[in-house]
Amino acid sequence: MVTIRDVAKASGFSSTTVSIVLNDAPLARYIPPVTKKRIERAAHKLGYRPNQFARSLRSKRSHTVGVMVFDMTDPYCTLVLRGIENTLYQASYLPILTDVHNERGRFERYLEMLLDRRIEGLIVLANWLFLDINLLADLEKSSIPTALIGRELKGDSMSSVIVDNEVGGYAAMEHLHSMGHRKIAFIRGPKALTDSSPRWRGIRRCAKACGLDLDPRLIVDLPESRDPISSFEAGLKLTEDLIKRKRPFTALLAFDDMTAFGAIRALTKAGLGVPEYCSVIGFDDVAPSALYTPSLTTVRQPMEAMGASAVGVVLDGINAVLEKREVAATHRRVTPELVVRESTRSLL
Amino acid sequence: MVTIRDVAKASGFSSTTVSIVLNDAPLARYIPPVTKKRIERAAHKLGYRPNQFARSLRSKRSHTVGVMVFDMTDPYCTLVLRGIENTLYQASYLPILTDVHNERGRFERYLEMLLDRRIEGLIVLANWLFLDINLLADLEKSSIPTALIGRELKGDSMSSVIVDNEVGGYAAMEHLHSMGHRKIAFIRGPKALTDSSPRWRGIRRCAKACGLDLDPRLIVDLPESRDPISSFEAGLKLTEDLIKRKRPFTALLAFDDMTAFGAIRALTKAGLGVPEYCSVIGFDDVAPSALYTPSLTTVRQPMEAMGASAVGVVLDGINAVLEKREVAATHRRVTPELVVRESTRSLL
DNA sequence: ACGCACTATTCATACGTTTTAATAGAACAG
DNA sequence: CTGTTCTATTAAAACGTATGAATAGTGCGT
Repeated sequence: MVTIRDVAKASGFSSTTVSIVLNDAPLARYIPPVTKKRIERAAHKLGYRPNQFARSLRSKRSHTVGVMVFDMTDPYCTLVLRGIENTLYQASYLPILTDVHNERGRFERYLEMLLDRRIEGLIVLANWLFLDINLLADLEKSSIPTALIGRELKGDSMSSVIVDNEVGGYAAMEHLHSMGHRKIAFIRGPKALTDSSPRWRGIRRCAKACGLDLDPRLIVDLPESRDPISSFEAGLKLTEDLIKRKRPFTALLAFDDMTAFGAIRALTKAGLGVPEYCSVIGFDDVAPSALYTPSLTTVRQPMEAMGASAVGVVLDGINAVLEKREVAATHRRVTPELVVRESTRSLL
Repeated sequence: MVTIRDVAKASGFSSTTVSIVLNDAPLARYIPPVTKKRIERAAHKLGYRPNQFARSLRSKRSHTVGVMVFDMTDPYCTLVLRGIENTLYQASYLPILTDVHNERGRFERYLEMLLDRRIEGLIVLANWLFLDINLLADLEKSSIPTALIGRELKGDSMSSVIVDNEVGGYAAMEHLHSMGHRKIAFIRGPKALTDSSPRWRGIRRCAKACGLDLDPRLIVDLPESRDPISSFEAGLKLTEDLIKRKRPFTALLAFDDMTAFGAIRALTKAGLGVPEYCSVIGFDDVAPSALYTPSLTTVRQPMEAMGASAVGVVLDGINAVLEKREVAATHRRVTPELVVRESTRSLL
């Protein structure tokens, strides 16, 4: 391994000068171009690469951001991760990826490991998480800029980026109503998930605005569960139940895309083709939704942008820390977008 | 920040002794239990956490493994990543995740960054990659234990974990044949993808064993492309072409699941229900396959196991390096498994 | 009484940077 | 000609750890 001292020797200057030149430190303005050239040439010739360990030890910076996911297999993650990765890349940071598997112990262990590595920021993808309060306690005191995606926490210790669920719920409902659907079944999200209630609120608000009464016999709830697969299965099961009730409906509004997939399966099995006999709308626009047959009408969360946004917030936080500025947590709420595809059809 | 010296002071011993005790170094056998207790207590009381930068600088170890993906959005990645993450976790390593976006420049930049971080091992997820030769040149000389997933490279510089494509192709074909299908359409993989030819070989081998002639007018090829979405679209397009040929077929064997999804879309659009009028079989068993309607019969790559296996190989390599052993590259070939679901039906 | 092996602990150094403070000459103002 | 400022460079210290060599005491065999 070639060290800075080797470059110093080779160029005929001291390691101090080499460091100053190669990092373009403030003092570099006093160093004549010819010296710089010589040093740079020597460094290049030797193939010098600064030792990041030493550099980090000295500067206390890791240029690393921790990314904590609660369940990688959730297709929701993929695009968000892409957004995170891409934005970090532009800023020359590297992500350390951890998957908590929705287990408390794993969360704690990983958090320790990340803190030990002196991550400069942390991004938590808390989409499908039944987060309890104590969890954040550890995080609070770490004073590392942190952004939560998919969940908002009161207070100004942690930033967040979430989708406007109420607007999304409203949009989904409005879409169905505008296509003439009046008998609509609903699969609501589990209570413990923070997304559930605002989405439902949006739906109700829209219904009221349209003068539509929601039939309580067509409303069911997803059970509390911990993974996306079971969300599919629950969607399947609940839709079968709905069908059995013999209470006809022409459209079904599912809590999310996974649930919608389950619903489509159940409807198809029962001979109720989608969208001929029943329209289905989801929420999220995960990658498979576009590929499904029929392709799924849904409310898109701009996931890549949300990942990018979270990184932005965290990077700002990092800079604030570096400049010893205080900075309050940011809470961003992005607007979802209705994506009309094949799974809904107009009755008009 | 509390350092080892603070612990030394607090416990009344030297930092050397503290280090020895806390790391359970060889010399620790000469240190009486009472001393150990005192040191451990002091460390715990102060909340001492060793500085990883210093530790790494000294020991030249990072306890970090680089993971390089060529396209995160490929659903193939998800489970493999899960397997990688999980196995690394057990070994107390942390992954740095990089997504190359199938761009050469990005590959090079990321590789440099990873090497600068002194990753101890590297795992490359080269599933959907049109890998050129020069690429490995950089890697060769780095002498970092490396495992390729989804692609085999001759020589003993880089390990690999791949699925047995020929066996998989054979299994898919055999399944269709055993269900009575004789008129079978094929969408083959792009030539540049190393998976393509052995899969096709397996198919042909099976056909020959069954005494079945393949109709060249029912064989089409995926174009060379760089992402999974276009693979869906190509599947859709090519299947439409096949249908237009008015050359009836009762089953379609797709190169992979994405292609199969496209095919199902085309068939359904043409009024050829799957599996009533045409069976479809894919390859990979990506997550959405089980959720599709109809759920997709496919040849499963044990992706999680492959990720785990790659980590195993790399970890072995790391240990070999530590013990200055030479170790030849390992080439693992795992067996795929037929997963029968709803998209294929028997004609018998 | 001597040398040796074992136990218990510590000193001092090295890992490779970055930065502070210092040195010294040159230019320049008064 | 003195003092100040600017230019060009460097010596030395510090970041926090791990470890090889050193110290010193103890027990023991001969």
